Amino acid sequence: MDLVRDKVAGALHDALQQAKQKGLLTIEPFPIVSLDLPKRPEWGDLATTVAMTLASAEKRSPHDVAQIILDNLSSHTAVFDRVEIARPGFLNMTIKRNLWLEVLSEIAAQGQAYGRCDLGQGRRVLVEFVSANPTGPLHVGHGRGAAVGQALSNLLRAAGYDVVTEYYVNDAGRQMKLLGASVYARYLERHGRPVTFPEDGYRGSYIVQVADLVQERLGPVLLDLPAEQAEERCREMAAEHMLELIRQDLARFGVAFDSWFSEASLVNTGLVERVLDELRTRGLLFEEEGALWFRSSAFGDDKDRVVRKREGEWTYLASDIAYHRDKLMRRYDLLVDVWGADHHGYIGRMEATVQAYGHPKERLRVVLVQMVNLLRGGKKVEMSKRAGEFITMREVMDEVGADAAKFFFLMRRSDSHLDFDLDLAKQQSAENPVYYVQYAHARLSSVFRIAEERGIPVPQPHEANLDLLRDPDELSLIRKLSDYPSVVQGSAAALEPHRITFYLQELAGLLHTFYYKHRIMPVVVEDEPSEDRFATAGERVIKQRESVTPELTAARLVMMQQVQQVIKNGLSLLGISAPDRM
RNA sequence: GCGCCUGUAGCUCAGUGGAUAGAGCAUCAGCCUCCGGAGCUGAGGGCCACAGGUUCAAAUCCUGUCAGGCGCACCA
Repeated sequence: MDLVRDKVAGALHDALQQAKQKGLLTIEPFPIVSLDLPKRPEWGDLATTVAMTLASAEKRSPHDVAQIILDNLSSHTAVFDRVEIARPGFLNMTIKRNLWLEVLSEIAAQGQAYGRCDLGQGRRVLVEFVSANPTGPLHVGHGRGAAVGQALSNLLRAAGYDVVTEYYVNDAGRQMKLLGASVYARYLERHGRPVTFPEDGYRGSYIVQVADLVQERLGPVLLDLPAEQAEERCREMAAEHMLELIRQDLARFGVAFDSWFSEASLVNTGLVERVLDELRTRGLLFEEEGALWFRSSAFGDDKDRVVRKREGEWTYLASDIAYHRDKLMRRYDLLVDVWGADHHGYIGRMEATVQAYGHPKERLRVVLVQMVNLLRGGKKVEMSKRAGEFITMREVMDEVGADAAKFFFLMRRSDSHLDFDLDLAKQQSAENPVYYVQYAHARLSSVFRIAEERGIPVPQPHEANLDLLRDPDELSLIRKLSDYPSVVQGSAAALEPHRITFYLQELAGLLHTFYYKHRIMPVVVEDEPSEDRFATAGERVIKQRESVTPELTAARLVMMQQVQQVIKNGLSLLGISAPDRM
């Protein structure tokens, strides 16, 4: 919680406590005091609905309850300028300006740490994301998953969690076999051998490239091997190659993982069998029609699920159960899985798994990432995975850059469809929200550069007379800065990084408005216009003539430094750079 | 047929049970002798899909209906 909210909540808490002691209110149980930002300026800086929520239990009108709270609040003159009761029973509070100004010192003192909180209390959380099969290059959807996963990890870390990121590599099973077979087929084609391409094989052009690579490294030796062995060689080389490409793409995107976890390692070490034995001894597995089933319906899943097929092969679910069991054994307090939305049917299964091992289902939180529609020239770019025609993450990065891509991926709630306008993302103007926010940061860097050139010092908060900051535009900026820690906390708690993008756009907007209407440093040359040609231009006259004293410049520079700090902190949560020049 | 998600301004979307529902884009009307115009100001635009219910209070919670998306494999 932020500085101002903290004090206000404390004051309200005291008032309620006092009223209770005096027997004016029973207050049982003690309510959570909500603090909302009112929509209209005349409703003050903060509002609480606590009187209305208490009213029915107290058997009094909301207004009466509000009055009692107000009466017991009067001692807190250091916090409130004015507290008013509004219609049903809102308490509208106007906060002392001094308290708002303290926010600036707070930010200056905390710097990069401003916005962090202890929501997580050091609890260990594993964030698993991307986890794309190494059967091809990452596509746009994976890019969104990467952006969301990274932002979530940063957010949780800022909220006091001990975060580890992990990529689960699906390097076992049918898809990998198909990959090997597809590459082998292209390899044979290259040598003019007759082939029938595998029915569900991978048809992308990158498969041909892998086949070329195989040829380059091994030459024609595979032609003499039995098909099965040759395919396996192809599979190994292809998997290795693909994973390397994926790593490179992610690195260029600025996303690194603490850990890469191989599915094959689960199968090969026999962990899958051991883990399932554990379930069997607890009566959670049963055989039917020759297959082995997991009784997931006992834990709220729609139906039971097969873990071993009649032919004796493990299903994908089996290794996923083992994988999640392994994560739980690694003693994480919270598992966050970022999945493509088309996997949503899987949630019930995994929740059942977590519960089957004796954990509450809340220990697993699945964040679904919806599809991305790419738009170019206002038209949807068609993609077909089957034909191997899809826009890769690399292409998007090449076209718009990693920063813009991340910002766009994080502009919407992750579980809603995203229209990604490639033309807009490249555009360098106010219509492009990425530039809008980054520009605010660069603009301030420029201000500080010019201050330096002119020999104007940028003071520490205690060196400036912050009391000079009293313009409404200044106060709305400061209030916004003050709100930042609450936004971070809410965003982390809800696992919704898009809230940060919205916040940053709002903050940048306030900065740009302020910047246009006011001056930070005095005009260098005060040329008197010979005739007052701006006399009719309304607002502009104000700006032209706003005289800025050195003291006001100092105060505003302090404020601007904190604005810049918060923009930087926010962008860094999103994994986006905060440029000094653009 | 069953399940999950989504229906909010022309478009894309925010909106932690609270007051007269917001933003960006688009449209229209304006603004550069000035620290970066990559910017700013203003206007119009809404039966929050529909119908019930819970509540002092519903876009928000519940039920139903309609529409869209996605799942419903001994695929991954």
